[in-house]
This record gives sequence, C-alpha cells and structure tokens, in this order.
Amino acid sequence: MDASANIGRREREILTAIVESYISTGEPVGSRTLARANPENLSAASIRNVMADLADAGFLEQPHTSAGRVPTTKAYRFYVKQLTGEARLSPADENLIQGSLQGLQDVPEFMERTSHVLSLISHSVGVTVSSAAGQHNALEHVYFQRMADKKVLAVVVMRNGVVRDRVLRLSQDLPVADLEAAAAYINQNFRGWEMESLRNEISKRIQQERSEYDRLMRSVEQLYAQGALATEGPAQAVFVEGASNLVITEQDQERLRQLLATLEEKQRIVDLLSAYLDVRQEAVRVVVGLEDAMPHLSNFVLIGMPARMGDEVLGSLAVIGPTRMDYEHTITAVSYIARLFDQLWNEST
Amino acid sequence: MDASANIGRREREILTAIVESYISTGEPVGSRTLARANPENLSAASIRNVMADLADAGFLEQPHTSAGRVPTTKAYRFYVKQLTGEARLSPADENLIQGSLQGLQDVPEFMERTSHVLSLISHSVGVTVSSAAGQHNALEHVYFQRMADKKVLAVVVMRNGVVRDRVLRLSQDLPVADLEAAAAYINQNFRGWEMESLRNEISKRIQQERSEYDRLMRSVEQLYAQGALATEGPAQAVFVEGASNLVITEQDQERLRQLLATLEEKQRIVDLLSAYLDVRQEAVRVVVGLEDAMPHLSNFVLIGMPARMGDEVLGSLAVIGPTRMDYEHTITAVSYIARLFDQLWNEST
DNA sequence: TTTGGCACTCATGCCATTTGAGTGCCAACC
DNA sequence: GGTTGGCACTCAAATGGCATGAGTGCCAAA
Repeated sequence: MDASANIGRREREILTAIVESYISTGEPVGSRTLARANPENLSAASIRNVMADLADAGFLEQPHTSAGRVPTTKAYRFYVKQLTGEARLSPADENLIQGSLQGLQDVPEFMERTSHVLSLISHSVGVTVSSAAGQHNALEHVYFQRMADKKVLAVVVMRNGVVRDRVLRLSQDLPVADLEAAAAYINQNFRGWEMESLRNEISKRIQQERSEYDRLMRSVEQLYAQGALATEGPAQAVFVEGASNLVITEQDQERLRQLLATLEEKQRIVDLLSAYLDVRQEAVRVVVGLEDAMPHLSNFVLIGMPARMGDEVLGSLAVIGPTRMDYEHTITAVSYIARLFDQLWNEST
Repeated sequence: MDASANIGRREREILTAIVESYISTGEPVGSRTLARANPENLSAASIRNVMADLADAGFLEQPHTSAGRVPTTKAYRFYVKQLTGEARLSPADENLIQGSLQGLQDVPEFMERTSHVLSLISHSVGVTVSSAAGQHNALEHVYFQRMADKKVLAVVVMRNGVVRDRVLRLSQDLPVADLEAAAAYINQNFRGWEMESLRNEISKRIQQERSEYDRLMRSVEQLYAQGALATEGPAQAVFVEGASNLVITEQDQERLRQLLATLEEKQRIVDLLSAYLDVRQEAVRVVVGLEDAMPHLSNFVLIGMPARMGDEVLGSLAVIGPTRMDYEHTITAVSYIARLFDQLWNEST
C-alpha cells in the first residue's frame, strides 16, 4: 500500500542526489546530468528507470513532458528524515552567531538579533516570536502612576526581569494616595506570587470584601478590573528579517509580493509558529509544505524550535524559506542558537 | 544663469502634465501622446519644442534617442513645489486612518499602526521612528530590582508615561537594602526633575561626596555609572511596513533586493529620517532624490514630518517610495496623521 | 510662434527556426 | 533480471530576421 515501501538503497541514493542537485541548481534534474555529476557506476538509462519508479511513488514530478524531474513535498520530507543531524556549524558561522548574541540585555534583543543572524546564515527569512508572558512568572513589584483624569499607568515588574507597562482607563478617577495604597497593598501581600494564582486570589478577596465599605479594596478592584495585573501584555513581539533574500528565490512577481505581504502580517507569523511548533519539543522541527496553513507559503518550509531558558519557554525561533534550502545547515544553526541561548542566559544570570 | 528662469506658464503646464502622466503610466511620455491626452490648443510639434527647452534646462531626460521624455529629479522637485497643498483626503482614507488609530495605548503602538496605514494609503513604504527619549522628560519614579550577583534591573518611569527598563551589570554587588535606599533617595530628591538636569545634579553630588564615606552615595554612584538613569534607552523603535509594495514598482531584481535589504537595516532608516527631517519643522517635507544619503535609494522620495504631542517630539513619520508616487495624496495623508496624533493624544490625556 | 510634414531611430513584439536537454521504450548484454 | 546503449520524439528556451509604431529633430509654410 505504502508507496515508500519500495525504497531501497539505490532509490534512496538517487533520490537524495536529485534533491541535492535541485536544491543547489534550481533546475529540474535529468538522468543524463545526474549520471555525469555522480560518476558512480550507474548510467543514465538506469537512473531513468529508477526515476520513473520514484515518480510513480510520488517523489518526483515533471514540470512538462520533456523536462527533468523536480522533487515533490514528499521527497523533501523523505530527504529531511534521512539527514543524520550530526552536522556541525562551520567555525565562521559559530563566530558569527556568538558575536551577534554577545552582550545581550533582554529577551526582545535576543529575538531581534537572532532573527537577523538566522536570516544571514540560512539566506532565507529569520523569524522569532517572543512568547506571551509565561505562566511561571512571579510578581516582583507593581507601581501605579496617575497620568490624568481616570488614566493610570501601571508598571509590573516580574521576578525574571520582564517589565510590562500599560495605560489603564478607569471608570472613576483615583487620587494618587489611593494608587499608592493599592500598590503598597499588592506589593506587600503578593510579592513573589505567580501571576496566575495572584490574580485568582485577588479576585477572590475582591468578592469577599465586596459588601463591606473598603476604600482600599475598591481601588484595587478598579485597577484589577482594568487589567493592571494582566500579563498578556502587548501583542507578542515578532521579528522578521531577511525578507530581501526571497527576491532571489522567488521569480514570480505577484507571488513575491504576496509572500512579502504575508511576512509583514505579524499575526500570521504568530499563528504559523504556534500551529507548527510545540512548546515541549526538544529538537528542531522541519515542516515541509506550509500551504495548508497559509496558501501563499506553498513551496515553503519552516525550520524552528522553541527558545528555552531552563524550563521556561520564552519564544520561538525559526527560519522560513523556500523548499530549496540548505536543510542541514539551517537545522544545525537553529538548534545551535537555541542551545546557546539557554546557556548564555544561565551563565550571565 | 538659472535655467529655471525661463519657466513660463506654458512650460509649467506642460512639465506638470508630463510629470503626472509619467507618474501614472510609468512610460516615457512623448509629445504626440501628450497632445492627444490634453486636448488643449497645443499640437504635438509645439509641445516638442517646449520639451526640447525643458530638456535643455535639465527637467527632462531621454532614456534613448527615440523614446519619450522622463522627468528628472529637478522636475519632481519643481512639481512638488507648485502643489497647492490644499488637497483633502477622501472620506474613505480618513475613515481608514481614524479606524486604525482608534484606541491607542502608547506611542509605539501609534508608530506601528501608523507605518501600516501609511503604507496602505501611499502604496509605498510607511516608516515611523520613535524618538530617543526627549530632553523634556521629567522623572517620576525609579525602581531597582536585584536579579543576581552584580545584576540589577533598573526601571525608570517618566512623567509622560514612558517606561524604560534595563539590566545593569555592576562592578560590585549591592544588597537589596542598598538598592532600595538608592531608589528612595532618587525618588525623594529628584521626582519631577528633567532627566538631563537630574543627571547633572547627581553627578555633581557624587563628585562632592566622593571623599566622604557615604554608603548611600556609593550605591547611587555605582548605579548611575552603569547608566541606571540613561534615557537613550534601547535602540529607537523603528517600524517599516509595506515593503511588499515595492515589488510592483521596482522591476530590477538586484535593485529590489538591495532596497529591501536597506529597509531592513533599522539604523539606516533612523539615519535617513534624522538627516532629512527637522524636529522643528511644522509641515510635511518632501525630499526628492535620496541617493546622496543612500545610494540604493536613488529614484526614491521621502515624505515625512515629526510626530508631535504638544511641544514634545515623539518621533517621525514618513513614507519612502519611488519618485513615481501620488505626492499630493501622500503629503496630505502624512500631515493628516501627524495632526490627528497630536489631537488624539491631547484629547485622551 | 505655431504647425504640418518628412526622414530617421530604436525598443518591442512576432514568427520561424535551431538547439539541446530530457523522456520513453526496446533490444542487447552481462 | 537488472543494466545499458541506441533511437525517435518532445518541448522550452535561445536566436535572428522583420514589421510595427511611438518618438525625435528639423525645416518650411502659415
């Protein structure tokens, strides 16, 4: 039943050679060229036979009758699966990465530089997304500043150093003294609490006190209701770099335009990564054929993994590029950066 | 001496017609077509004469001998200068803008949405840069959090609601109590001070106290030395949107690639805007011919102005696009958004 | 000063032709 | 039976000739 069953050693070698040739040249690959390039024992005619089989099994396609063969999505998946994953980055690349990530101050900075360096190394689009604030985030300090009538700036500092600020619009004005009291109350009672349980507890206390006349709790309630302690914060930060690399790959004008437009829509990137990358995965994931999730990204590949700092997932890093890409190189780079990030952060903290 | 001297009414009309025709079609414009399109009294031959004069004066160029004329940079500058600036946006565009800017929370959000809406309206690249923190920024509150050995998170809240956080690496560890004391000292003594004079005063006091043994001042000095109160903050936020629009305009592959690459380098954008936009300018500035500042941006135009909130300059907004663009429309949109921003902010504050 | 006419230029599009890489299939070979 | 060489056939892409048409410059007439 399964067409892949008839894949023997010979077939595998030829398929690999075809994929690699197509990746490097971009031209449909014919039996003759292949026979000449890989001067193993095989002749063009034998290769032709194998190619016909591979085409039947759905690994190859012909753009038109008298052209060479082009690998299908299935072929790329097969090719990626049989990569050993033991490749190492070149020293030059390691230096490039280490240099780029030196002296990092915060996570967004890491995200930005990573997307950049990924785009350089993969010659495709480097993409990073910082997670919505993690669940395992403990409160360190809150601060409220009255800015105008009914308008309050809330600054929340988490234990891990993330600072979140937002402007709240209250239904009723609160004087500075009340704001200070509310901040003091929260800081004294909830410092070190995880944000989620903190929110639960506060809403519980608000319920309890509701009946009573308690000026303090009424202030807290107002602030809480307006999301003073919400952690989703602003939209997740998304960094997309290297879009210019697509110009070379993508010949068709209209497709290129749509591609760039898609990459500009941050939300789509977030969706894409969250659809394909699993927070728990330990290794790089390669997704060939993104057309299901995003029609404009047919013939594109996602190579990515979550960025961890110990147990906490701080975001995802990925490369989005054409199926014709150096998989091994890119996979190695992505995994290298993810590992390095975890290390760097631990060391310097 | 000045070639523009011989520009009469007739010449001006024809030049304007040529520029407009070229903007809308992209084809070199010939005397015949022009005569047919603008069925005024003039015949092709007369127009030819005028065109020859305009070409001599440096307003027109020919791609090759037997082709029509193309406006030069000089012609665009002339064209822009004679625009009345009295155009109004279409209601649709006004709605689009107002809708996009509804419910703004903070300046970066404004910047992001504005670059997007500008790219939509101009069909070019919308660019916004948020200023490095203004000079006229008063301190509201600082907060220090010890994160690890010699590592401190500094959070500075300004009176205008800008929150800046950075991780400091101290040469010597400070216990939590010292950090709290330092924060309290700064908050009590300098709340409401402008950042710049604040910094001067602090460094003065540090000088004075240097000889004495004063634990508090030593803590403050350390924190200050590591930039706890620096306001440049992280790199300025730059938002570039609509790069996909360039695909249609720019036919040449290699040029397109360089263009996109240039637009991806945030620092270049900052440089470009700061080179051409003056903080004090009240109106939209149109810069035709960016090749001086950036070779890859030849044949490109910058249309922008600073974004103000009262007296304070919060950043710049601009459109970067090909010389073939709808100047009047874009100018109007840029100025409309800048005005709207100032309004919106004042209203809601 | 404006206009019509005329000779000349050149990019562009069209067509027919050639070229070359590729395929499929068959018969021969080890 | 898998492998190979040979052969006829296909088709995209490159090539070159040719017609087309928009454009120019210049000149002479209105």
